[in-house]
Amino acid sequence: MHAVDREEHNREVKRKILDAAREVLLADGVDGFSMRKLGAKIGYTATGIYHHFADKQGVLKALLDADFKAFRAGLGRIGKIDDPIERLRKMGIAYVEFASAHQDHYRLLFMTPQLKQVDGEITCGDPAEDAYAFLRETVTEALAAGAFRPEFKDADELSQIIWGGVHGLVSLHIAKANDPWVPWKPLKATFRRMNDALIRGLTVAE
Amino acid sequence: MHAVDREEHNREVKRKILDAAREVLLADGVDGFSMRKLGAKIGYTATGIYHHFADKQGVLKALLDADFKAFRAGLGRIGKIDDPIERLRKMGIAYVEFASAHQDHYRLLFMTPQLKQVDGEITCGDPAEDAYAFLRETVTEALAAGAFRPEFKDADELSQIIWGGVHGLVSLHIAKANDPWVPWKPLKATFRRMNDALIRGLTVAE
DNA sequence: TTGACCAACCTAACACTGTTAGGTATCGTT
DNA sequence: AACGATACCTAACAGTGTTAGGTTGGTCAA
Repeated sequence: MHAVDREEHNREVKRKILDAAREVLLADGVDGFSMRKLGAKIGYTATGIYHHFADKQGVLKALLDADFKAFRAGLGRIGKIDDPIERLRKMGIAYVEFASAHQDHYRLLFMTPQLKQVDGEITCGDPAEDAYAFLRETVTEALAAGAFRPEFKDADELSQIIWGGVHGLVSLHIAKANDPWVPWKPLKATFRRMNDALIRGLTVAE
Repeated sequence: MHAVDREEHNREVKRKILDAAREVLLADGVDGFSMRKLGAKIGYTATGIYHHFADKQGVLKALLDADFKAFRAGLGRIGKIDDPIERLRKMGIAYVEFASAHQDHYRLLFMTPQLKQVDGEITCGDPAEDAYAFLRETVTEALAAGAFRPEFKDADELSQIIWGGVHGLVSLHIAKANDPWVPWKPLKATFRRMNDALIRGLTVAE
């Protein structure tokens, strides 16, 4: 009977840890994120956290999973658009919007190697993996509709080209935002024009 | 008279440090790079290095500058191609080749925020800055030749779109190379097709 | 030649980091 | 009421970048 209370409590603590982690990440950035700081934020020592998460990467992975899942859900809403090419265009824009709103999340997710799998949890599928699958699915649909130029036949190749295009501008902005020697144009506007250009170059003129 | 010997010696030591740094970086990656390890490689303690470089970032910046300068020189050789659009295409390919040959360098240069300026040295201009300027220059030339679609008028915007496209695929490959859930297509081939598509989307059909 | 200086290194230490071993107290169950 | 697990703790290890302060030896002016 009261065993459920304990489970309840653990869920609550886990949630509190993730909330604190989000705060620390936002306040101190990826590099300033430490287990001791995280623990202090909820009145724990650093080691206390290890009872709820395997290690530092486990915490971060869980946080990223949770938050990226929201983005993935947002992508789903786009799924209603009929024209797959138009859907791709909108997906790109949503992607950029998510990335620039959660720069530290994005940096950890897509600009840092070796954020290894956390296999303890239920994990219910990596949301990033799922997002790639969603992109690939849309590409496949567009492929079937004959929307792409005839030299493009491979869904993975196309997906990676499109993903690469989106990711490039975003990650450069995140990494090099403060470099004085590049006069950055507004990210979203620039991306929209790049997106259009890339899609135009991939598809057949109608 | 002997003062030059000392200068000579310091230059020599500095060179040895950078050589060792290159080795450590290649062997242990960015994360495994430590001052103590670097010192040990040339029979110094970690602190000994601080007599030749301001701090860890200073060492890395100097190493990156030196090695990236070679790439920049390679870009210069491309400068001979007459058609600016064709030159852009070749520059992209050279960029990808450099990046995939020096992944750790690339990661530090373009995927890591805040590799702050080292202002002590002669620095003779950031080679990365110079590379961007070189790209911009070529774009300006193509712009003047009327090669781009009429809606593209801004050299910085165009430069950033092109740079973003190149950088995207490369950096995704570096960051997510070992992710099992994305069946990576060969980088160089995929890039070539993306490059073509993007250029096609940016330029007027001839 | 001697005295002073200064460059180039060193050791020791500080304040951090992630992580583990092992102790303690509280709580649910029997 | 006694047991045992759970949820936390303290202490410690091995590592990090960096600084303060010492030591040694070569350079240079008197």
